[in-house]
Amino acid sequence: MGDPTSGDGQPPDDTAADGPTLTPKGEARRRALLDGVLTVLEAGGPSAVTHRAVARAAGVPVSAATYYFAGRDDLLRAALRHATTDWARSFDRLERASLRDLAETLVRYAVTERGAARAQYELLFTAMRDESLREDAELWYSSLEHVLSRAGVPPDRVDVAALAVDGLIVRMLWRGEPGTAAATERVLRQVVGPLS
Amino acid sequence: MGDPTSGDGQPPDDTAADGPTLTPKGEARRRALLDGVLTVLEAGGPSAVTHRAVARAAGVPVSAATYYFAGRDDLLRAALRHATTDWARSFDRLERASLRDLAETLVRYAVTERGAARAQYELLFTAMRDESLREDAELWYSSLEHVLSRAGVPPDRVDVAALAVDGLIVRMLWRGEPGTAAATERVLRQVVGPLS
DNA sequence: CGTTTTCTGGTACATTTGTCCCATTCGTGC
DNA sequence: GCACGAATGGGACAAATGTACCAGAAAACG
Repeated sequence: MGDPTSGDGQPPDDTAADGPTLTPKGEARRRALLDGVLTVLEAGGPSAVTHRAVARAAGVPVSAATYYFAGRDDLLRAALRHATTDWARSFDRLERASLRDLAETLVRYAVTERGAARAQYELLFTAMRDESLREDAELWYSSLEHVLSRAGVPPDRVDVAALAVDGLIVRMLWRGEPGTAAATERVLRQVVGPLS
Repeated sequence: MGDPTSGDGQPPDDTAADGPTLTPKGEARRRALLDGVLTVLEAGGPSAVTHRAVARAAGVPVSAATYYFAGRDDLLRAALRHATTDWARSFDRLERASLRDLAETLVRYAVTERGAARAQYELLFTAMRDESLREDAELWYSSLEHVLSRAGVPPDRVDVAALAVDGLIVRMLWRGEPGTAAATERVLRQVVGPLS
């Protein structure tokens, strides 16, 4: 630790949060690793997420995984954060959302990209056990509530509607059904209640 | 395979389904192992479910795990089946259910025994990837729909209500809230819709 | 009683895993 | 050009894992 005769193999800084300040180009590799986690998760479940499997999926050597992420925990942590913020952003992008827009996004999320969505939900469940991931998970749920309220759901119904949409997502992940935006919108209208 | 000079160490038969025909007393050990899976799952997540950890949690030697279950897969399979049928039964026991009864069961399920319930849901998600577990998972969801319909939810609303209750359960698992039967019943009434 | 089957618990071993280490290459400043 | 830190990739190794084996205890059954 006090003898830097040569490169000591440690990602320079990257303290905590969201600062990509110190990785100009290898940031792509980081992202590839994170996507690799989802790929592996999708194919083999949580217990298949190993340094080696993730590295193989990302097409990088094993040591890259330990270079960018201190340990398996950091890897999973970062993958959850990556996946949830990604999707939360895509919800937030629906500024003045209609139920139709929301339905389209849901179908894209839970049917078209089913594998990734399943993986994210699996991570979400994992986060139940880890207090330090609570925050990221809440982000997901709160952005769901926000998009519903922007879609015209009255305030005193938003949380109940969010429950139902969450359940709807889980069902879509299970059965791939409803599989079209039109059908999803129909269910959404039932779910959201008399008003809209 | 053709030289039984002594005991060959294999659980006699137990073909498929639910026949405890061949294990008079060591059945308790089987159950202990299955509970051990939930315990480990609760504490350390799916990737912590190893033969050794489960055996330690159940207070039995490692070889017992391999004696009663051919491999890790069978162990997980059986644990899911065990957990879901257990809870499905407890729903089915509510013959002429009121929403209040259902609320009480939900609170007992998702708050009091939160750890076990989380573990079961984690297994449920695992089952998404394994076609052969589909059946057991469907049992869970269909018994949820049945109890709702017995509670007076009109037929054309049952599936939407089931969605919402599923979402409600997930939220209870996350936040431990609503945490009382009364509060849960109130949410249920909103969720189930105008009729009841 | 004896015998046969179920069950026990300890051990052994090949494989996979996380993680560290180091020599080499790449990229960007002077 | 050169030098220096960031990034790479391959190898090594201790620890943990799945699983098989086997000698003996317990129980079931005649």
